[in-house]
Amino acid sequence: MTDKQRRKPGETRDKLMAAALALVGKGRHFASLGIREVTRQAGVVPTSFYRHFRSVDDLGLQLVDELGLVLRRMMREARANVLQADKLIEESVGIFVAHAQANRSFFRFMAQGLAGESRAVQEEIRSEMRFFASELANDLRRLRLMEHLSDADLDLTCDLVVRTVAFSLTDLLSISEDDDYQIAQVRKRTTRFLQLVFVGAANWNSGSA
Amino acid sequence: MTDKQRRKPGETRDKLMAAALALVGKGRHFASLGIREVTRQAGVVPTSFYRHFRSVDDLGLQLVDELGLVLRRMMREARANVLQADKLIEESVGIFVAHAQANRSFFRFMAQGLAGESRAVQEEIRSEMRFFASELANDLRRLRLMEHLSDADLDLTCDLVVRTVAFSLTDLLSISEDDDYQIAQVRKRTTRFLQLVFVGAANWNSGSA
DNA sequence: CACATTAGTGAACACTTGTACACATCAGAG
DNA sequence: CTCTGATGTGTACAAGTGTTCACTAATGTG
Repeated sequence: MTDKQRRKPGETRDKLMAAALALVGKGRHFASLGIREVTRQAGVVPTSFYRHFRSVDDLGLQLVDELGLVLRRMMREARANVLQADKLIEESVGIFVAHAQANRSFFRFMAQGLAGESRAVQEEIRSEMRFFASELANDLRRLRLMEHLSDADLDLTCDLVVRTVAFSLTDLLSISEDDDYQIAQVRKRTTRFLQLVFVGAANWNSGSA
Repeated sequence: MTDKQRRKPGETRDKLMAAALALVGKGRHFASLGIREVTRQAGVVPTSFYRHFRSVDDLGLQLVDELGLVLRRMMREARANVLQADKLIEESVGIFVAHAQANRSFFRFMAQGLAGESRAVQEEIRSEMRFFASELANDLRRLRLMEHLSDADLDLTCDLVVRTVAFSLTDLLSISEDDDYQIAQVRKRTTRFLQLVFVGAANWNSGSA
């Protein structure tokens, strides 16, 4: 009666996902969310939930898919904006931080999922990170950087880079959204971490391992 | 009536903490634990919980303290067993993996807490990691390693080392407890990560930043 | 020994939770 | 048009939740 008309298909589905994300953004942990809580936040009756998801974990899985899109957008922007090789690290970190700020809830969900209780979500996020690392390796190859490294060693390096950035994510999420000074600190520190890694990669002789 | 006699003081408290840890070890996320659930697992009546903790988060805080002890034990063993400098990394990683396996629930709790919903727990764990990094820096100074680095750069390096190991923790926890092959893989990969970092530190010239 | 304190118990409370069921409305296929 | 399936709503219920209360047994201190 009140407001029954069916809008665009999948609208309620989106509202539910957005609601879960909003709760996570408010500081809640995804693992502690309940169906009723999510539907309440979405302004939908609890029963509607089952029309789109079998459980909260299922919703989580679909959120990871959307997270993948966010990450790909970020990657695209990084590729388009990083021009000179000497500022490569600094600019990439800047873009990462900017995206993390713009999609705080998404990235918080990602950080939570890494040690979350749903094995499936965990594996999906891990897989996204692997993909990211392999794309980074491709880019470095294409830019003719780190050419002295074997494929395996380049993968190793890129994996470490992605992990380092991912960890910085937890730093970023633990500080206030608009504490520009601290944000800049994280950006600087992350940049130095990556420089350290790349100096290591540049001086890596594969025979040593 | 049934079994009222008071045993050693703090016994129920320990049972409650052990129960929470056991649930985490079974794959549950700490943020999703409830008071009744924990007391049930501990074999104690719900009311008893309030004699020792004000909330589940409070219990979490006390758990971090115990986690600190576990970490210090690990550090002591590492200091005692690492003899030759050339095997320093490999042996340290080995000791870390061994402890992580022996105290799986504790370390799982730590990994969860890093992106957990209790700001306080998060900050405590972060503080433990900082302490760990600073102790590592002390050790490296004492061993006359990395003497060309400024204090700030040494801190940077040690911080990155600790983060890298912490991230490996999530790898370790995501694989089966007794999949020896995969465990060895994680150990090898982590070792290489750290070697990469230290090669970077060895070739780091502080003027570049 | 007496006594205040501490640490345990069970019953009760007002809510919240997940899920099932029957029903209403809409979109599109025949 | 009618029929069908998808998507929405309200009601209902049993089970689980956090917390309070009054009560009891053991402990250590004076």
